[in-house]
Amino acid sequence: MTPIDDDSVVEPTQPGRKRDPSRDASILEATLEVLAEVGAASLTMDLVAARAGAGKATIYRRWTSKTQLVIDAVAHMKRNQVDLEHLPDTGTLRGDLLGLFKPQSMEESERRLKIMTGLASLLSQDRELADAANGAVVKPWADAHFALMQRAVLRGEISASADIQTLSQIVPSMAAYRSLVQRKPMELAFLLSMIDGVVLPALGIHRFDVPSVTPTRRGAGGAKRRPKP
Amino acid sequence: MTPIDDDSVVEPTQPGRKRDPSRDASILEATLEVLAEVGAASLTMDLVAARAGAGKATIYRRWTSKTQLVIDAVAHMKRNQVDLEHLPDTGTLRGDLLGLFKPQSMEESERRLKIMTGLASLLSQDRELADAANGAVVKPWADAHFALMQRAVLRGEISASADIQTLSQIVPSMAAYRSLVQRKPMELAFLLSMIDGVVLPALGIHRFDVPSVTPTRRGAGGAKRRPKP
DNA sequence: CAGTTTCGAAACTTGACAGTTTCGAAACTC
DNA sequence: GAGTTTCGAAACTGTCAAGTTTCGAAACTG
Repeated sequence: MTPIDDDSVVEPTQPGRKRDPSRDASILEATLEVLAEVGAASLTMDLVAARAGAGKATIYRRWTSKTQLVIDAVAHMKRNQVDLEHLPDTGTLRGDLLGLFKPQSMEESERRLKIMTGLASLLSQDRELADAANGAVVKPWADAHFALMQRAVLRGEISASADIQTLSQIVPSMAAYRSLVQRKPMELAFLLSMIDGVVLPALGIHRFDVPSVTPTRRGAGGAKRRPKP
Repeated sequence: MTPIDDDSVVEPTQPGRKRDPSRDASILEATLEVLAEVGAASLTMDLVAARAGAGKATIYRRWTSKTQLVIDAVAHMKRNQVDLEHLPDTGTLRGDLLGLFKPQSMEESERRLKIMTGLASLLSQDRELADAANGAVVKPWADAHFALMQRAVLRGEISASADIQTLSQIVPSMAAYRSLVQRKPMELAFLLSMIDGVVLPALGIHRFDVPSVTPTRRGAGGAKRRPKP
């Protein structure tokens, strides 16, 4: 949060109309929408104002600059996050990792990644913004993976010597890179090749059932079937 | 390459001063320098012209727009690339992967990643540019990893059933993400945690010597020393 | 009610920069 | 040498959008 630091402290009641808190939410929400649609480069304050049904003066009364607004908007989306409380619990790590991706969670991730992609143009300008994006999109996702892996360790499913810290970042980071540079959307095939081709093997899990997923030999992009000839 | 398509074909000799081919190189080189220093967002044609010791007219005689110039510059840096011909050959995959990073290759990668980071602002605008960046920075690196892994398969060091296609992309992509979003430079510690914590374990290699690398217990962000207890 | 602040809307100011054009000098063809 | 194209430098044009100001109406305080 970095709104214009108003009179929040010691204040003997001020005259005049009060600020409408609903405007804050509208503006932040509009910012995220525009961000996802046209990207930060083409995001103009007029566009945001129009979308929020607000005047530019109202925006500049709360944020000092476009960059600050965007940073705040990105941080704002950290809410509605993956609940570290109720993570999937299917009994196997593979099931858990895939379970993270079932319901609306899929399109929510897609949305976040889209916003991050649009953010690209500002990432190189502000370290602060880059941190916010990382913290809002990749970090919580990695945290979830970390928690799931930790549980798998306790359960005895995987070795305690595995480098869980590093491995938990693979899927989120690769997904972000993929979205950012390669411009490909979230796809199950990608997830599967990451989980089955990288994460699980690295954790020492080489045999796993593939229940109810694409009966036609998954095309993870090169996983050979036959071992040494 | 997308210079203004001049009279290259059927041409009966033209009058007038000839184009100085050395200007092309100067301009492209200057573009890359500026790109690495201030990023594409703050890259102006005047800046490039000044750096190259050229006039803007000279630039616009060869490229139609800033974007085209940048795309060409990025493609231009594909030269001086990792030679797929003479890759390191140390006898072990780990040695080979690390060997890719010894000499000036380290700072060259650093430079490329810096350029890519600066490029971020345009990545979201042009798919073409994003492809060029991916092709110039990440792709060749991944190709090298792929070749090294393939050799390890033939040598019998790793199983042929491993998803080499996916695994060869891990290090380059993660390095790019790291540089792009987290703004951290290339570091040996990062490489080690990727190779020892992810890639090699995923290939089924769990025990490896750590010869002549940081006698003081490497702090690779979590790679534990002892394998399964 | 008098005074103050907020609101949305719209007009305005300003700086930055992509792309053009102009200029005088050099380099080339015939 | 006449005509043409290139060169670097610098002046010029045009657009776009960030940020500011103004306005009339609403909302609040005392």
